[in-house]
Amino acid sequence: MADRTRPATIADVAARAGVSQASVSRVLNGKQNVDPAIATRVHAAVAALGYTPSIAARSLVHGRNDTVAMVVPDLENPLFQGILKGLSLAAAADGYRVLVADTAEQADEEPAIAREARHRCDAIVLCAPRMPAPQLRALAPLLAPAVVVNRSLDDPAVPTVGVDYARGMRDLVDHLAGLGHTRLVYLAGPDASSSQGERMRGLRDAVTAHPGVTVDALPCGSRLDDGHRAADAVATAVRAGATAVIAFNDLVALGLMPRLVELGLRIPDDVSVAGFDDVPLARYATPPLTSMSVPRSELGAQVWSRLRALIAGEASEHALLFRPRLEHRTSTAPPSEARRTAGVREAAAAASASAPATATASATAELGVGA
Amino acid sequence: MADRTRPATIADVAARAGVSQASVSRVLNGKQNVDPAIATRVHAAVAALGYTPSIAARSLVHGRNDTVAMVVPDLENPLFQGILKGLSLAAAADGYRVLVADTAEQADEEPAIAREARHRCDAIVLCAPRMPAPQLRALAPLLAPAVVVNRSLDDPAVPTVGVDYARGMRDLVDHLAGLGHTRLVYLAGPDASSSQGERMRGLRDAVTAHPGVTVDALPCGSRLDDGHRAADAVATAVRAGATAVIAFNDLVALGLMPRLVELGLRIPDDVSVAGFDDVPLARYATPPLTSMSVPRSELGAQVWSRLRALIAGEASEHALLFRPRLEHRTSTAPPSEARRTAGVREAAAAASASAPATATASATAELGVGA
DNA sequence: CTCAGGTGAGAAAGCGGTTTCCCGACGGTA
DNA sequence: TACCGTCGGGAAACCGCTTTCTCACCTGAG
Repeated sequence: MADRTRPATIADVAARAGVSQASVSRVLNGKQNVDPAIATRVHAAVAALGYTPSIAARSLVHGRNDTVAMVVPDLENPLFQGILKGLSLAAAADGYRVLVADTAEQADEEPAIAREARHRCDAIVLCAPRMPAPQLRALAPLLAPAVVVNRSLDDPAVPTVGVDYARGMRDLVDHLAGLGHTRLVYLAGPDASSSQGERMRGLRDAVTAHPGVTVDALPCGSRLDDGHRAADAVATAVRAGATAVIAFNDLVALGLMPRLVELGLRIPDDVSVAGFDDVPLARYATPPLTSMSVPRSELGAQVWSRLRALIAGEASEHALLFRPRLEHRTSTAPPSEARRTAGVREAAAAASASAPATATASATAELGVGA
Repeated sequence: MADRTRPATIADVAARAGVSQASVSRVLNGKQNVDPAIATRVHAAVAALGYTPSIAARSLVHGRNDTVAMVVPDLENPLFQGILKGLSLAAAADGYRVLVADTAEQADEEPAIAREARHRCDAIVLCAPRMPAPQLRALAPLLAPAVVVNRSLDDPAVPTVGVDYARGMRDLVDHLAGLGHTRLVYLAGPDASSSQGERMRGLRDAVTAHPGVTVDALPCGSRLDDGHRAADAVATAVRAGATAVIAFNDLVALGLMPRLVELGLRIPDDVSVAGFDDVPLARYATPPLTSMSVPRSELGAQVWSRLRALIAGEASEHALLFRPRLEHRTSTAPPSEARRTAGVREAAAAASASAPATATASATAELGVGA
């Protein structure tokens, strides 16, 4: 019977089996040939004592504990959840577990939290860290083995995995332009988010590629209520001639749409709306939301693949960037002819027509290049 | 400068400071008075070497590693995410981190995963385990210190924290009955989910309390697409006289609603829809979804409070059950007079009228008691 | 029959900390 | 001045395991 007071140690097993600790260890780890008779006695003792090797002791001698850390700005973000799930499952298949640390969007806490978490584990993944680039560049190598998600970083020791937001934005604008939209509104994410910068870059590229198209960036955020709050500004822009909205992500779009409808706008008749990430709910929104699909779980799996290589001491793989895939649903459609011509007319009289939008003008960025 | 090849150990620090390891340990842990001069030298050496105590070594000697495990059936479930976030934040405030393990809804894998995860940590929280009650009852004590979420268990050593689903369902039915609904449909969750059983119990109680009200249970599931797939059966039931639907959770409701609309039903005019959990998106659904609110983060915080007490060796607190709170939004409203009388008429002719619904009859449970 | 080579098991040395134990020094009191 | 109690720091034990080292024994070849 197992001793209930104190868990059995390898010494107990050795004593009971009448062999040395070394033999017990050898039997349990199968590292070396052992007399079958000894093996049998050891196994019997293990079973009788309910012995399980101490993880701590094993960690101490091995110098690793088969655990990796994942640091995220917000555990409630569907993107990070998907990555966490993918990572967790992939790592589990190799006998690793993952430790999570939520920084609650506190960029300045990140370094300390990351170091502490890394110190407990064999490796770490920094998920969309919010800290400034120089700080990240300085910190990342100290954390190795490490993988960074959704931030660019040209450190050969620290591979990155991410989403090509710029490309995704270009593709999304292509889609909207292809439908005939020329005046777009972009609801921008948090400044601290690096992917926000990437999206802006993509938008600029797209605007350059489509001479007739302009994009107005409105400050917004990354959450449902941010989108909801932005609806009035969007409605104003729409009345000023905009025919399509690109939201920072799906959450913003999903928060935005119902309010737009409340304000009397029809989607997509009066205004097309597109999101980013393709969260599971996007297809069930009203109307179903056009979005750029991001392979969340796959992202997590790829992170693990890199982490594992790093832990094994292999050279880090090349940076990986997933190209988002357009999921065209009914929230985007060609602008109605009436609105289209109206838009063109208003655009022509830009200076005066944009006056109503100046409520948000201070933070509004005009991305058009063909001014 | 820190030695880049091998992290500094306490021996290195001691040597550099010209003191014993014991003194270094004492300085660093402040357990005992030490000569300020020694403390200064130690701190200098620590800084110079970039020394950080090994977590593994410390764990070995202390017999704990300041980490707790959380085992969940599905990391993508918003409820579990909320709990994880709450737990993670609360635990972090006490210097603890949390390790996650996703069982991917494999009930039979749970015991092994739980034991393994527990073995790496100081304590464990089993989140809505899917395993059968007898198995859980046998396993839980072996895992102590442990806290179980969303499962009842009368083991004094293993506190539980959960949601009073039965009560929530009662309250929800009260709400619908108060609006004038008498024929309800319930979209049931997975059989393995214990909270599904609780919900059913609540429904039975409610039906008993409201003699005029009946509830038809349709098998469904717990995810968006489960709700979506169930729409046809719901529409059939509605045509047969039902005027309100209670979904297993918000995800199901959110998947259901757009499809109902596609099928030509208006919400809430033709049918009221209610969910459970009050996920953030519920308020932004079309129409905004009436739901029973569950304090996800608070749940996680309470779990931590119990876990911490257990780890400290204190007696376990009493089981805690949160009573869900009704969030009345526009997806539920009084049935239209026409439909109401129609419902009554059809109910009277129940035997023949329910014939169209027999497509799902095999798995349909009639909860009405006043037959 | 003897000896080199090989094999398997026990003893012991870590892994990197914490904590106990012990002793020397110091301060206070008689 | 002598003695005792207190305090602080060093040596060493210990946490529980893995792994090296060592040695006894067994086998096969000369």
